[in-house]
Amino acid sequence: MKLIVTEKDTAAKKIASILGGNDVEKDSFYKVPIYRFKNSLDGDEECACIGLKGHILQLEYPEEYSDWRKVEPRALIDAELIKAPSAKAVVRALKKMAGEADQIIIATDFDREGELIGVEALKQAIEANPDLEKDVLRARYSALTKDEVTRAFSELSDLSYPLAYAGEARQDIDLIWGATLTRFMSLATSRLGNQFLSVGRVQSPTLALIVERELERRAFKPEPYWQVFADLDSSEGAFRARHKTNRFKVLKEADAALEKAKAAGSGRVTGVKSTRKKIKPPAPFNTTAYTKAATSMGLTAARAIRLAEDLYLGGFISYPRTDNTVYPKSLDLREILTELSGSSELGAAAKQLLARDQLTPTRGKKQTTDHPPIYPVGVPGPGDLRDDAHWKVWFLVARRFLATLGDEAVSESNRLDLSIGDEPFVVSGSRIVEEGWLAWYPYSRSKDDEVPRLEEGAEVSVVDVHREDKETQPPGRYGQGRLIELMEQNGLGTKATRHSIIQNLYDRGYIRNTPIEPTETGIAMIRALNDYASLIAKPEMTAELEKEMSSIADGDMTKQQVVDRSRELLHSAYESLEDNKEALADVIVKGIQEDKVMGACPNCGKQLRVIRSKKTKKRFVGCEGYPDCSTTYPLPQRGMVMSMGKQCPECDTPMVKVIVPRRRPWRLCLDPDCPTKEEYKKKKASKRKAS
DNA sequence: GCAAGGTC
Repeated sequence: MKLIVTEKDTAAKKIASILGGNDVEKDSFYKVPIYRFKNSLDGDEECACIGLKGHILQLEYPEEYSDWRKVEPRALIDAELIKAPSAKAVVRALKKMAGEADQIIIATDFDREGELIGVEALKQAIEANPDLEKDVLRARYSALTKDEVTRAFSELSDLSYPLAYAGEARQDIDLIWGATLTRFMSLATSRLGNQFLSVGRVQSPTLALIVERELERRAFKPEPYWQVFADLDSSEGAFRARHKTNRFKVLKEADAALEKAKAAGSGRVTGVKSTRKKIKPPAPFNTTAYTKAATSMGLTAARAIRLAEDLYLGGFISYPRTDNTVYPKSLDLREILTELSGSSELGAAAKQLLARDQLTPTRGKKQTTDHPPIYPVGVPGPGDLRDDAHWKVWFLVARRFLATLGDEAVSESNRLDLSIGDEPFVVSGSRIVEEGWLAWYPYSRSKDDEVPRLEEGAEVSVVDVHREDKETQPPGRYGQGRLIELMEQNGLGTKATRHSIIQNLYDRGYIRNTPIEPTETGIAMIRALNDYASLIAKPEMTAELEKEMSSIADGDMTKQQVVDRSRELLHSAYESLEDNKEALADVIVKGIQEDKVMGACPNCGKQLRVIRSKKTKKRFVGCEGYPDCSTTYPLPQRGMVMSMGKQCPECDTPMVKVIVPRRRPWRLCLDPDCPTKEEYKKKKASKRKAS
């Protein structure tokens, strides 16, 4: 029997159905599905296909390093690392199947982690059946289409151990740096237990991006400027024009222009300009582009990913974790359109495209072998999707697919130049004159703004001229979609992990709110790392690691060399941290203290802080004016409490946010007797009665 | 109780 191992169950199922046709028998061991079939392309050879759950082993330190207090973090740098089974049922099922097999075909994803997952699985299989070592093959496919899978299985090759070892180097380096520095920081600041302060190759530079932006905002000095607008009337109706000097830096000049225009009473058009511009249809969706589009519709990144996963598992969209922005040749675009033509909303568009002799999809800049870009694979029926959010996301993916096959749109920019009392004014706007792909993909479309169709020399009368007083704005905070895009540009994280890295920063109390702002703890952590171990807080560490991984994959370096060199770098970073332990702990502890300030005391105006009672060990909010002011408020005892920086509109006490892992975060004001809590109290009381 | 990478 030939054993085929894929990275996930859906791939196993699909491959079995492609190679086995209608005679696939479903079996299972330890609740892990197995697909048995006879491969008609291969002399009716008996095959079994098993799907893993991604990595099935977990890298860890041996038992004797587990007590944080007893082990000096430095010792983790050169400690031995072990790999233990993490997906135990899968490992058991795999071993069981390996016992029956005489050949093994590794058919995990066609990327670096896929190679590593394959090698990990192979090792487990060989443990169960040493004879298998003699007959190992690798199938590499970049789409789960019939053509591509049959091609891959007719051109089986060998596993690339160097590529897998490159992945192992990454695993080792991530754990060594992460564990050593996380423990060092946590111990230095006495943040043990579930309050530990984490540090990592991806999370720390990501946090640094957020902190840098916040510090720019804090350093920003707003400058006043003034704009002058004229409300005008004409033969084409009323409209508003703006003074050609968009921003007056000197108030007097703005007022002088305003007075002149006002006094004039009328003006005339001095120029009319119209230009046309083509707007190219967008590239196919990869995970980053999808996430950015979905977050701009108001979803959080984690939710957007979750929704896409649901649709994928439901059979409505293709695999959502991909870097690729170029449809592979084996992807049958017409077949997808035929499927879409069954949709009541999009069917017409799909049929329109099907009627064409040739389809020319757009191509993005990234072309990879992992998976195709994200496209719709099925049209959900009325009751198929759980809620509106799922529908929104399915339409986004389906419309994007149509858009990538659509025609260019054309926009027209119009501009009127006016002279009012010798002062130059302008009106400008643009509108879509040929919809092209925009008809199917309305998300990025900006509203048409019409410019009155006046001709040069036309008279306008002045209804009113006014001034608006404004200030230059600091650079904006990042939204989650923008941050994911920045992470990709900086090489931080992967398509499958970026959203969870951001979620981690929230859960650890390093960042809050959306758009994202760092907490004082987060800012302090980056300050400390920048000062004493700057490598870990910069994207360059990842860039360097990528280069070295390529060297390992190409056979120019060994994993041992790369990991050892990284260990040396960490030793020197560790020295610097150890030498400055007190100063650095001071910075971070100050940040943590600042995050404990929940706002101003409504009774005396001093700061309210989260305090832990020495007697009862319980936490509460108390006034720093104690004992002069004895204001206190109770707090939930579990989860993280954060200031929201505002007061309750009802009771005027500060509002806080409580974040408990695996629960939806909630907001509340400090006053337990606030009228906003009546409802909640009633519910609780009736629940108590019921039980 | 550490990371980041897979996948559910």
